[in-house]
Amino acid sequence: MAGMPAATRERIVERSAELFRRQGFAGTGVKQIVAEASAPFGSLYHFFPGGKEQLGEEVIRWSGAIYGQLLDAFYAPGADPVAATRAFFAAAAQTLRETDYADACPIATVALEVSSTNEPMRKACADVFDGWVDAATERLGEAGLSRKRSRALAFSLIGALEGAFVLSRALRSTEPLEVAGESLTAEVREAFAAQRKRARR
Amino acid sequence: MAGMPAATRERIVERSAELFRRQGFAGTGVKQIVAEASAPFGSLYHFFPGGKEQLGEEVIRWSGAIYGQLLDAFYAPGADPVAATRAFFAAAAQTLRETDYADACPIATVALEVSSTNEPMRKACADVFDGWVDAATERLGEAGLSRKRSRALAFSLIGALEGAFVLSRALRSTEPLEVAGESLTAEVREAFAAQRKRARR
DNA sequence: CGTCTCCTAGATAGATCGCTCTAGTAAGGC
DNA sequence: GCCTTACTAGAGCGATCTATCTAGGAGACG
Repeated sequence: MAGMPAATRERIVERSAELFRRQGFAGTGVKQIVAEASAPFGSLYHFFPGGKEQLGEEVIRWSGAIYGQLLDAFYAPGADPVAATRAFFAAAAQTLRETDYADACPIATVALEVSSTNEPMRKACADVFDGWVDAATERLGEAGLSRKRSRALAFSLIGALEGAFVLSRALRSTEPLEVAGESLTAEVREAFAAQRKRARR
Repeated sequence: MAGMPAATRERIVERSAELFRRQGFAGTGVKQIVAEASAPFGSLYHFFPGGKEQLGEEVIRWSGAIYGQLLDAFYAPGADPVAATRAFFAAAAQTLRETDYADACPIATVALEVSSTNEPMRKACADVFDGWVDAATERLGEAGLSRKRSRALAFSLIGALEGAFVLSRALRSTEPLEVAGESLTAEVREAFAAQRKRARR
């Protein structure tokens, strides 16, 4: 164990995450992963004895956690959910433009590939989505919405984001993301307006 | 040419469409396609001299046209867009349940896979999405909305559907689709309400 | 110094990939 | 009958896939 234990392992995970989200799980070979990670081939199976599937599952969970932190940063406690929504979609659109429409959702590409064919990986994707929804529900609840309304709004938010990513990547246009941003910002605003009205009675 | 010209070709396209949407383009082998289509291997390259990519592109456009017809059937001229939206999402949820969460969007899985790696296929997906959005925009315009509002609502509709498909397939739950259905039904209702209010002035 | 553990390094196995090739069959036109 | 065209049928090619295997390098510890 050197001073930098297993930096190779991290490089493999990070590069895999980028490749998987851009070209999918089946479309990415382990040779390509180790080449782009500048890692020896043997190291992949040293760190991931379960092979490509173990790596895939771990990449899903790791990417999901990173993106979850981003979500948390926007919808921070005390922040205005309306402004957060607008900013989040705007940031997603900017990232997409900057990466030539490559870096959208880190797990959606793999999620669609594996949902009907690979149960462990499907489960990993489901756990990530559940985590995002739960976190968003929690934050919206803290901001004043009922539990039921929070959860529905969280699904709307994340669903609209995922769908806009699909369209924006294929169309090479941020219009879907911008429209979704406006639409969801309005939905969040209305949800809180309705809540305030109810509270005033 | 017999009485049934090229039924084999159709079987290849149909089976490919089902396999691609469930396990992706890279995840589906040509051997598996001809096996499941009960087609001779040679026939695939007879009908599709451009190989797997030509087949993929044609499958995308064919699937997109079929699904576009479904969209047209719900948002038929004269139909109430609010009821159509509710019915469309409900039907999508039912199909998903009936197919064990396999048959969602016929092209989204492939779209995410190829958007950054295969320009001809990305273009095919973009053409399909553009067609859906244009058709929905047209129908909403006929129902009374401004062109700008129609287009935005069309993007919202299709985007919300795609995103809910991603979540519902991975979570094996129709909750995302149901939430999206309610959310979009409300958005369509409000768009027409605002339009009527504007017209009354 | 020897030894143990962790990691590197890559050759190679065995299966599968997309695709090409040749041969054969069946129906329509002459 | 014969020839042409359309399609069937599958063997097999080179490349690539995931995964295993053996061997060696480097630091920690006695």
